[in-house]
Amino acid sequence: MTTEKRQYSSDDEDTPLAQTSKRRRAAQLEEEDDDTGSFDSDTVLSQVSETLNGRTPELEEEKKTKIEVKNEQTKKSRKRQGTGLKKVKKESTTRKVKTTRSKIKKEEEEVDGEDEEEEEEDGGYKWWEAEKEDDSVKWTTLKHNGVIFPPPYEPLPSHVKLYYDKKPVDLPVKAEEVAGFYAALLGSDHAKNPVFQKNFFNDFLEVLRECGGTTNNIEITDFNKCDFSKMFEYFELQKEQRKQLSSQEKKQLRLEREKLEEPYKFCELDGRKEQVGNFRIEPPGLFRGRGAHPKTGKLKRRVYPEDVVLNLDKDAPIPPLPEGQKWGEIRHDNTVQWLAMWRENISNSFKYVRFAANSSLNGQSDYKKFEKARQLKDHIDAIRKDYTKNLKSKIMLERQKSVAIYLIDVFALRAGGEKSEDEADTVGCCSLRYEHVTLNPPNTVIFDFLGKDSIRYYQEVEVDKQVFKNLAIFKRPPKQPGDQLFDRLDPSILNKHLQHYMPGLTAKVFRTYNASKTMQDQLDLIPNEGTVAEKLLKYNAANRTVAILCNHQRSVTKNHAQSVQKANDKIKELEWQKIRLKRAILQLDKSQLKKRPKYFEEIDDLTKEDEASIHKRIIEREIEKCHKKFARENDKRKFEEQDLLTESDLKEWLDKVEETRKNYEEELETREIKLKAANTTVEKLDKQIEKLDQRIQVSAIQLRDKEENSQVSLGTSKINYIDPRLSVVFCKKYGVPIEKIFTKSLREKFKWAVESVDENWRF
DNA sequence: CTGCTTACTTAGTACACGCAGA
DNA sequence: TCTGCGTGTACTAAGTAAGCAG
Repeated sequence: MTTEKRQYSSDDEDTPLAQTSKRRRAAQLEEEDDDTGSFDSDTVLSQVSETLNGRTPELEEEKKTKIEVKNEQTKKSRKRQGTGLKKVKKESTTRKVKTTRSKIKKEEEEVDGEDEEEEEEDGGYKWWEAEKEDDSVKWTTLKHNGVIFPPPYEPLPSHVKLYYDKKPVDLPVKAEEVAGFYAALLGSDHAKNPVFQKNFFNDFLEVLRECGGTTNNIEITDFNKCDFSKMFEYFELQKEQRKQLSSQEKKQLRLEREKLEEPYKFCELDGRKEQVGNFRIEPPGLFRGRGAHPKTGKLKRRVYPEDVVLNLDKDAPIPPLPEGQKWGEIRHDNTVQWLAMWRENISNSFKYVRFAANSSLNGQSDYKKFEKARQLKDHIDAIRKDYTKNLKSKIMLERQKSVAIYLIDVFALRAGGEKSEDEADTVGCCSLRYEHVTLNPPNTVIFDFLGKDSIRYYQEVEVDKQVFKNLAIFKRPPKQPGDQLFDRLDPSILNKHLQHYMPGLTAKVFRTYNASKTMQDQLDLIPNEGTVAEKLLKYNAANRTVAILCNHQRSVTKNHAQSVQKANDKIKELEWQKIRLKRAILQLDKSQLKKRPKYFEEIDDLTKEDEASIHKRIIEREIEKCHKKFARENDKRKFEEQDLLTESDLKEWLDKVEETRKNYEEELETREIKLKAANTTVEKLDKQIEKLDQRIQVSAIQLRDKEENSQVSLGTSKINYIDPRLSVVFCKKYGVPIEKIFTKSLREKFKWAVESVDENWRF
């Protein structure tokens, strides 16, 4: 089930250097390298090039690299972005006129609709056609019904207990709840993780202590003496029982739940109905940190109304609470987009209840994000030119900035902010350390580090020669494993630098820009031909390039291998059928072999063993089918009170299969095909073969797609990085229904794109 | 500046649900 | 009609970045 996708640090003892010692080291480096604030690049370069290339006179080397840098840079980005530079149309000026007009129309509609109840479910508010001014104020009125709290804990029946040292333990309810959190996870990877166990156990004991220990005088001190399996089994049983409910009962439960949730699902923003995203307060449980998170397994405590801050307008009614409970705080902050928040106890940060993805405010943010990325188009050349030039700056800081921007631009690395000791040790660009980058002359770099979510980033790539040299400089002694590569840099320095090129430009914009740009370029390569399915496949391939660029991974599903095997078997079987038909043709007409020798070449492709195993598989499947059919048929007959099929009926079917088996066996020896249809002709067989060929093709493509997608997650880039207008335009232009690309919720999230774009739009 | 707080965006996973194929 | 499995959605962790106080 699990893959090696997420990498834990292989050695628990190998903790990163303490922050302080890192800083000390950085300071030390500074003195040695750069006490005057600049350094002599020639000296540095000559040292490096000595180690790398041998001797080359300095000046010439400089010039040469300059040119190489340029070439390398353009080549690199072309390679990634598909084809080169397509000119991008300026946005048309008609837009403003159009929007003003529809704004007026909109206002009229609103007046009309005022006492008409709410308009259709979608509300029909097209913010993208309205003028928006100041965006620090997000709303003028905001009303909502608060949040749903998780149901209170229901104690276990008295026969379900934790066992300690083989003895049943009577736990206070609160402690039992915590024990249950762990018990529920018994089969999972978390439960096997020692850090998880330790953190859970500590918190469990603390809760136990708080409520006075066990009630039957058992002192719990050793995790390994705890046996949660009875609790686990009980949860499994409950799950099973829930599954067993009749569809009627399930429906009933669902309806009840929906009725309860209804008031929380929507809120009223500036008089319009909008959906709320996560209106449920997160239930208590054990923190499931990703990767080697030091706090994984800790108790995530229950949130009560008094922990929750509500945000609504001043006139909004305050959502009622049961007797004796009250909200932590009521706020009226219209510069933010959250409805409620609370502080979480694991890392002491905030959790927010926010609008749903399809809300107008989120839509506007999305729109702005992509427009900002599009704006980068106008600056990217200058930025690239600059960082290429500054790779040779005399100032260390400048070199680091240049290399960092290069990496962010070319390899779509994240900014990489500093992380504290009590988080998983993951890095991005600015936080890369010595050991994450391996240099192989002349200019190959191996990146190997854990990024966001502890997803491994592993790439062997060729980089610009000067980038390579600089990386070598950044790794020079006394730096050693554990030290920051970019010791003068952090995301805020980088972002401040980027703002000079374009207001609002930050490191993350490059990911959006390069993702969407790549998608545009890839889509441009797709010919407008073939079936919808074929076009879809190509769209997904384009999507995949982007996902790979962004290193979006997913774990391989537990039955992936099996399902690939199945698909392979299916293809083999189809091929066997094809060969068999070809043999049959030759049986009918030997002269065909001479007429089209190529066509018949493949008839010897299958080895006897292969063929035999295909036979075996088919026969096994047939036998199974017989049994299943028999059982099913009899169930039905029993129900209808008819005579049951007898064993001899079953035998009859099985005999038929047996006959086929014998035929196959004979075929294997004699290569004589016994076909069912007696009056077949070469033409008919040819037709069948053609059909088979098509099926094989389709299956093969699907299989390849499946394999290529098995570790790549397309969703993340589709949702966050690829300008949705690209997909909309693709659909319009290529006659692909949008439903094939955007699920219902994505269509709603990207409504602004779906409804506003014409087919000439370009990123 | 630096470090901390706050807000918002991006991310993979778990699991329910629905649909295709037997 | 049932089942298996793949997809879609809910969930929440883990990033980025802005802003502010000291």
